[in-house]
Amino acid sequence: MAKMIDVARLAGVSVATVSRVLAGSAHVSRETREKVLRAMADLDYKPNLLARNLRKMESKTIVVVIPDISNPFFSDVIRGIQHVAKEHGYHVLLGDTQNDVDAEWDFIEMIKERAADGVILVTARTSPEKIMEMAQEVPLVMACEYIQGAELPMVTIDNVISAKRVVDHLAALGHRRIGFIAGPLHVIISRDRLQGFVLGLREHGLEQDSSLIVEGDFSIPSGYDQAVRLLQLPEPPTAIFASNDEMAIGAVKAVKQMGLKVPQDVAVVGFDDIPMATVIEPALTTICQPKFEIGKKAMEILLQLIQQSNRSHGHLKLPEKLIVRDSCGGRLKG
Amino acid sequence: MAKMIDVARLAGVSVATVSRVLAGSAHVSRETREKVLRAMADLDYKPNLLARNLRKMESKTIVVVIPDISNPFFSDVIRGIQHVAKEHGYHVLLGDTQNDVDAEWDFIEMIKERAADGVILVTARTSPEKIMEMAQEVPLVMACEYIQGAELPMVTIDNVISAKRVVDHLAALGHRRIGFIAGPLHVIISRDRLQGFVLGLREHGLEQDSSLIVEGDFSIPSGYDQAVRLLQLPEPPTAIFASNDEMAIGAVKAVKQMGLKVPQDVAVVGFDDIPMATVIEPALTTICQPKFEIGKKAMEILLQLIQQSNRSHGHLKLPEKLIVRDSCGGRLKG
DNA sequence: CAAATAGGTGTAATCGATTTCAAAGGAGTC
DNA sequence: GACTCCTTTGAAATCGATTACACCTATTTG
Repeated sequence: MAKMIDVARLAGVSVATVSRVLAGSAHVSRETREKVLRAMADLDYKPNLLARNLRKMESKTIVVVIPDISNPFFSDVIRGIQHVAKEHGYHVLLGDTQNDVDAEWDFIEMIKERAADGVILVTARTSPEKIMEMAQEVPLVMACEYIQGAELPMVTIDNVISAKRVVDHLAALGHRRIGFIAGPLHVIISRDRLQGFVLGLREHGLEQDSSLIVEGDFSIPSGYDQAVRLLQLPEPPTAIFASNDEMAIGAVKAVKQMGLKVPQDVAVVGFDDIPMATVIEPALTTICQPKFEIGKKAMEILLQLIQQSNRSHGHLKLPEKLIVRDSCGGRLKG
Repeated sequence: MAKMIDVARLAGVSVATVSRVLAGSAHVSRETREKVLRAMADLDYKPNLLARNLRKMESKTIVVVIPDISNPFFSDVIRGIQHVAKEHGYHVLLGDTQNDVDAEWDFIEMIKERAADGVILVTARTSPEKIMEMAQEVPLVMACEYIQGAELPMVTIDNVISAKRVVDHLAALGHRRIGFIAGPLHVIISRDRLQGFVLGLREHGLEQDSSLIVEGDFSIPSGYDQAVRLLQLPEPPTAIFASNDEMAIGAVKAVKQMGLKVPQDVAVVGFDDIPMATVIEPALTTICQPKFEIGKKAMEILLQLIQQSNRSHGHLKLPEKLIVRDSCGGRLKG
């Protein structure tokens, strides 16, 4: 493998000049530049990034920490991140934690070893305090998840408003008793969605029956189980709003299994708009997070952070979209 | 950030000794080792990987090139790769090509820049010749996809045998007219599955009607369209075997839309066993590739390749599994 | 015409680790 | 006591780029 000094010798110049040509910048005469470029081509020269990285003390790599790549929700976020990363010559290291807190921490530590220049957290199992502390020392951006009141860059949607919009929609369709399957309530976005739900009920003057609010764990089976609980109430709801699409899919299964029809007997709404939402029957009405955009934005902010570490960024909220499909009858009736 | 020389000074030894302690190896007295370890702890010393990598001329990083991370099929493969990578101190760089041939090539080139020590291709849009040529120069393993007759390490299942097993199953259930939706036939694994299908027909003495063989592009809509074509034949098949789960899901939709029932009127079988296969109704009978295992094995072979580049590896075929669910009635009848 | 300025280039230091080579010290052997 | 051998340690070279600094030439300016 040819190195810079070989190019320099062949072109009859010094390594400094070769480096200058490589950097594109600075003062190099057209003549010299061409000589050097020809020599590089002749030798099929590729700069050694290991050497460059050491000298510049950067890795041109960022880590994306996600709880589970199998979850389709994250792939679009990653694509958004990679899109911007590529444009700026950055590589993306995959930090799949498999929901393991220690693994999460290991990936963040990589920055201290200079294996990465920054990190995007698309999860937050580690304690908020530790994350906030870490954000002081290394370029760190949170995406999708966030920490309440934290002074670090975060890119999400407004989960409260989004959930409220779902209630608006259901209320407009004439639903008065709406069941809510919350996500695990120790997660902030679950609490936000619950809050938006309650806010919506209040605003539309709908019943606030605490037996209509149940808690799942974001999985399909838990959606199924909790929907069964709701449907077995003495006065079952006419609509079920699940805090993510997986649980909504479970809920649809439960409704069907009890001999009822979606959306005629029970309307179902999800949250996130994963690919499966369009495949199941009926296709799921849901909130679509701008996943790709979130990834892009998070990466853009991270780049700013890497370039000048003092810039202050707060909580950025991107607009979500209500996607009306077939599972709550909105498209048919309205 | 403390560096090695700081540790050395604090411990009253030379950097060589610190490095030896770090490497864990060699001859260092217990006393000295403890002094050094204490100094490292006191200073919260983290070795600078950039420097180490340059000196050792390795990046401890591998690239996984995949056509599209949104495709759930790949996430398990990646998880398998990462599992082994992590055990051996390697990082995994994400090479999502978005089905772009040039991007595929860019990622492979990263090895020449020493940004990665090896590459696992979970796709193969680039020409076979170029890949084989590249495999001479850099550690490269193919997973899931392969090149016929190539002398490079490849980890896949046996697509011919797998497809034949599906026909075995359908024949055992009494089906005589079986429709086949092939994948794009310029892809080798599509041709293999077709070959296995034909082999199965022949072995069981079933009709070989060329109008029963159609070609899709692995997408849900194409599965739908091709299934419609099959069902509109004067003598429609009683079973449809799609070359992947997405197309099978499209086929199920088509069957339902034509007022027929799965599996009573038409049995449907898929291939790959993606997560969605268990969610749709009826749950899909399909071939389950050992995705995680494929990833693990591919990474293990890559590590051997990196450590001693001369070892010769051929085409490794891992066992697949036929997963019988509800979409072909096998579970109910048999 | 001398001085200042700017462009173009080379020399050598530098990034922070690993590793070769040599040497010091101690134990064991005859 | 002289020799070898082994363990432990340090000094210095090394990996391949980037870049601060110095230098030379040519042009502009007062």
